[in-house]
Amino acid sequence: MRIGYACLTVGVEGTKLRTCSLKNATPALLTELIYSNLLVLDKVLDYNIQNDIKLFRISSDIIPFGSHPVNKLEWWQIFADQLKNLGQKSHSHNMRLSMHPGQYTVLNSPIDVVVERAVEDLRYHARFLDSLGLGPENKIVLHVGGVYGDRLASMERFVSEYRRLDENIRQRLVIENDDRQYRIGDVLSMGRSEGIPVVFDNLHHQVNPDNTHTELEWIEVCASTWKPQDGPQKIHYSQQDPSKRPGAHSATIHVNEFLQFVRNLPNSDVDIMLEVKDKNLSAVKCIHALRMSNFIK
DNA sequence: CCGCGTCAAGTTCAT
DNA sequence: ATGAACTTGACGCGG
Repeated sequence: MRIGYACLTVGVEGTKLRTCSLKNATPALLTELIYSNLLVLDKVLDYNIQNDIKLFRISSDIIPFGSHPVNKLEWWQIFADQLKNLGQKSHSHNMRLSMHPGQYTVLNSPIDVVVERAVEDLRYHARFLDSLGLGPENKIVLHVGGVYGDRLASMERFVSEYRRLDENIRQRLVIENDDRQYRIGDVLSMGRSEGIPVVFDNLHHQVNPDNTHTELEWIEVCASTWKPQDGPQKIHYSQQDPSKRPGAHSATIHVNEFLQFVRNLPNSDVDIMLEVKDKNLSAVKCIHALRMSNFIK
């Protein structure tokens, strides 16, 4: 069981990613920003190693405008050595990396150019993980997208676009339930028919539930979508911020509730990505708590 | 140098 | 039909 956090490392000097506005995005500046961001990633991996954190989501901002036409740099060649070293560092410490395109990457849009941009964005994410030299268990997590007034037709559009993706993308792509449109049963129906691993997100499920099964039953069904080459099942775990809208992540993870969740899991060979405001701080806290309870070595 | 408006992007929902 | 919300910290301008 690995525990991890997403994108940002709080309280650690020299780990802020840099970016720029579109109008300033010259090749020279982009080159400098990428160089700087790869140094940041190296620092973050070092921090993770020192703290026994073996699961980490790399921010999509690691390469500024990574899938935008303004960025024509062949960064995967320019920085090939650094990228390969970063991947080796991750691999040698049994770390698992992932990426997660945001809400604007919509593969199932009825608008062609939106789909084209989504495919470009997936190409960028896959290329980044490929350039690290990491295997297909280092995943790209994607939401299904919009409903457009016709859920079934929109799911079919997702499937037909998925089938057209490059093989290196399909090897890494996994899909997740969201808190508004696609519930876990919807996602699983596509995951099972197409052989796409499914990430169960507990808070999205709480906010947007499919009550035809219990949470634990859904987690078990999701487990069956992870094939050996995909690595252990991944799930997203977060807790509700009581002062914010439904679905908003809490400031920190409350350990007792987390331990209760882990104790109930049907299978302990699961990697858990925490989605929480205090990021690595909660990851350290949860790893410590799991160790005290002998869930991990 | 500080603080605040703006930011590349798509969908949904409220007005 | 238009625009805010989603989500977010960092950029970048104005004072």
